[in-house]
Amino acid sequence: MKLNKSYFFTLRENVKDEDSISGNLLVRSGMIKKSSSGVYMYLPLGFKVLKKIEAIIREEMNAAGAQEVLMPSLIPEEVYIASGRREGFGSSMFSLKDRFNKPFVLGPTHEELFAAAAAMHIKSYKDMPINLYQFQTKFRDEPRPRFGLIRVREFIMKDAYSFDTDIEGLNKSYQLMFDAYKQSFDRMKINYKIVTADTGVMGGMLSEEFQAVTDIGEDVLVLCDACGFASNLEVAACVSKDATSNVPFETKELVFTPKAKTIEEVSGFFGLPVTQFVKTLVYLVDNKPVAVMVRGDHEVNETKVRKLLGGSAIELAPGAIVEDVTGAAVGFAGPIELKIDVIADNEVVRLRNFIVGANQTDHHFKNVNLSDFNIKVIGDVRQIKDGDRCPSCSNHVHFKHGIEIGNTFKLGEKYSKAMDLQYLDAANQLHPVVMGSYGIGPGRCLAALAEQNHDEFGIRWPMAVAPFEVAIVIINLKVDKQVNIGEQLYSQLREAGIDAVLDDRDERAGVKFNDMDLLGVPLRITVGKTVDQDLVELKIRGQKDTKLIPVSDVADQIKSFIHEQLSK
RNA sequence: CGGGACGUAGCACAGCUUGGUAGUGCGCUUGCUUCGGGAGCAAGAGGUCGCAGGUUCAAAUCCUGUCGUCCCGACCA
Repeated sequence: MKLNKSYFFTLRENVKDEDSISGNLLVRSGMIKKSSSGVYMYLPLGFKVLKKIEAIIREEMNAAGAQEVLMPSLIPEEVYIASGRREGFGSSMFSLKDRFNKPFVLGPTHEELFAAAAAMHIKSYKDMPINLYQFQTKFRDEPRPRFGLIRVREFIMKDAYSFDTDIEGLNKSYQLMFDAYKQSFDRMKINYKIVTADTGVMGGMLSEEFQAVTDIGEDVLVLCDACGFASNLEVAACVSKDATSNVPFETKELVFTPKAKTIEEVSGFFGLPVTQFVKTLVYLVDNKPVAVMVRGDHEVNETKVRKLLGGSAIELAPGAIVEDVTGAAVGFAGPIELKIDVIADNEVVRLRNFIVGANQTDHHFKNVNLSDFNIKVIGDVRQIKDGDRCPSCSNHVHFKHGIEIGNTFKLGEKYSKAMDLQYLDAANQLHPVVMGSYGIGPGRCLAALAEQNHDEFGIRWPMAVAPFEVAIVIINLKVDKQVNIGEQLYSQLREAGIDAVLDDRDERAGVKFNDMDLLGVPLRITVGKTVDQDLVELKIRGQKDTKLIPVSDVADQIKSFIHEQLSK
């Protein structure tokens, strides 16, 4: 591409409506632009990077034996009603009606249609395994889009679906996809972790996430450097580290604690560490109130509570319900004589003589012990903390943020049952097909790469996804020899299959250098004064030094450098 | 959905308190000079001040409504 007559522009300043580094860099380098909240235009160079990311994923999917298809975005609402997910997605689905008033939705994910497509082909066990995938636009009406391309309402997703006769087959298909994903992200040079996660609305038995490690991701990753343990915070197990207390039991005592509601206030009132207190929180699990007890310095993990109770929805109870259940103002809930089920965290049952709310406004009980109240369930319901013991070794975990760039699910029979996707086995018996689903967000990969690879000058794309592999910058357009050599190198590199851009714009050198740096082109050939000695300059993005090389050596050196980068 | 902020030229902003000719920097156009890390000088183009009402002789400025964008929270695959 020659820049002079191309659609390409850069901005010198950050824009107001981007809140992330990657969003701003991508907008400033003219690659994307926000169209409305959570909806983006991909401009020529951003689209080019996106296509390179897609190409890598497509190659790996095809190599794993998956077949590409394209499903519609416009889908009759009844398809999601059939699977029971119309309600599950709720208002995060864009919905509309056609001229005959028939309800449609814009697809947020496509398990249902792929199951239907599979059903057209799969009749017998001999028709499996099969894996279908697509690159297609998804629509999700997010409550709060943010971070540039990271949380958006319209985005392209590569989604794949595997169909097998049994769990064993699913495990094999899953492994194939899992390896293809690793291969794809490795080729893009994304710094990522694979973590176990909650299956959420998708359902099924296993979910693993590919999380790009950054400072701004919306997910919190729990990592252990010693053993490589990695988990999403929402499911990270806690191991108990404190020994059970063995101080003598004391008798519980009601204490007047005016104006002390929060744990900090109560702790200050008693002059005791927060670990000696137990918080009691009222949750609604499938609209039924339950009380959850965790130690004062711990936080409740709602996902764990929901799973422990086998519920499908959990939310913190509104104040009115808390007051109704406890008979006291919010902030004084406690387990003693409480009429709803009490769930206690593992750490709580190790305590002796602790302090809890008294279910009486402005009162707490001190010296409370387990014999003073009834516990329905004991389990791991707290959030792991930075510095806690690693669940799989004896070291300590630390937290990082993550951008979910890929996700793999072992779905099982949920959708095949809902969509009547069955096959005949060798004994002529009908069985539901066993499904897996696998998603990658190419736009998130693009954003994550910009987030992970940038400096004060702009983006530093890895070679495999860079908008161009090399930029040829002509310093002075009025010097014929510079123009001629620039043009000559440009065609020579292109003939060699190298993705080169020729910066032949009538701009000052500084402008071109800065633009190429902002855009993040990994290599730069500068054609300037030194052409008199038939020399040009080679510069690697991110390195300070340049080196002079003969014009005749350019193609070979560039070629071998790119080859080296791509094979690393 | 709750709380908060902001909408003025392509971009970033000032002006609003105290109503009276719409401004600055970058970008853009033309000319001259310059030409290896975001040039200088000069002359220009470009804005129904988000939109709709209202108050007023007069509204970017005051009032009401509305739409949009962003932030914090809730939510989230």
